[in-house]
Amino acid sequence: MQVFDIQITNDLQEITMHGNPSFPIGVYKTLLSKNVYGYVPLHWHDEIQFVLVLRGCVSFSVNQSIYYVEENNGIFINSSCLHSARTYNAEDSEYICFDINPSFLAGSHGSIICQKYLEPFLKSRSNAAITLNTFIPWQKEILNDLSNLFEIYTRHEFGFELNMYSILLRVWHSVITNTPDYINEVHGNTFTEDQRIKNMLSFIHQNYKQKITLEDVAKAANVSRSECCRFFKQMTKLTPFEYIISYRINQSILLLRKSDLTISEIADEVGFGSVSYYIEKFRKHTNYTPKEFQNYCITLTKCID
DNA sequence: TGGAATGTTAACAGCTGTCC
DNA sequence: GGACAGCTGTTAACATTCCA
Repeated sequence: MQVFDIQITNDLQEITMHGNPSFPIGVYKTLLSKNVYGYVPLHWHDEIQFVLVLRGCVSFSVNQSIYYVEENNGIFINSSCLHSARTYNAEDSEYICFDINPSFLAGSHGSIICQKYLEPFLKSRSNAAITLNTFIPWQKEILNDLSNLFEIYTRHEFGFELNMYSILLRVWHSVITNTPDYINEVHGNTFTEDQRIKNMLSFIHQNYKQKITLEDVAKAANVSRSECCRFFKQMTKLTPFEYIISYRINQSILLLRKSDLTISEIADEVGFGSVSYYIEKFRKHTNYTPKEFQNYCITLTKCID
């Protein structure tokens, strides 16, 4: 299943249900160019995520760090970690992705599996992400397992859920036994950092239609203006205003595709003070003017019809 | 007490509104 | 659409506070 767009709340939590309550695993094959933005925007979810890159090179941003994952390699992304994915070079990239609700691995709530082998790891921010490389034996095994999981899921033969469950338990055992230094730092400062960046992003997402000052964003996280810039860039690799502009342009792309509003109405709707500034920034981000992009979308819709 | 985190300040760059 | 002035954001250097 290709993901074209992900639905997220104001604090960037993805609200998509992965799988269903009785089998809470989402399995996706993603071609990055087919996403509505051309990349997977910043978001987080409670599910843990395993990715196997099939083609190209993908740069994953997870919390403060960037990970470049090449063809046949992969990455594990921990529960509740902010992440995004972009193709690294001009070449398009494709990967398969497993979003797994931790409760599926935990069994009953309060079980020894949950208490000893799952929750401490999920709360551990030193393991926000683990790259999986073919030249490390235990990681190569996981990559092979991910490939098998995709095959099993695609075939949907009788008993495939049991088969996937047993493989996932083996994968999880391999992950936790090869990263043993997480237990003691469960309640570190990074929890505060997570909350702080979520407050900033939530404020931006709730107020992007209006004028936002750096002072406002800083206040949302109870820090000074300069600390706001420093911290925001550390977490997202963007300055607050680079992020705000990027977010406004992404929102305007949705309006250009789905509404009959004029360019000046859309500029106003997403919080740009002037149309000329909106056009300038849009062109810088997409190499198109908003009008060219809108016409392109109309042509594309007619072709599909 | 020293290192890390955070605040203050100032210089510079970029944004925005206004006028033509 | 271009020029311009005022405002705001970014960043670096240094100061202060916090905490192990």
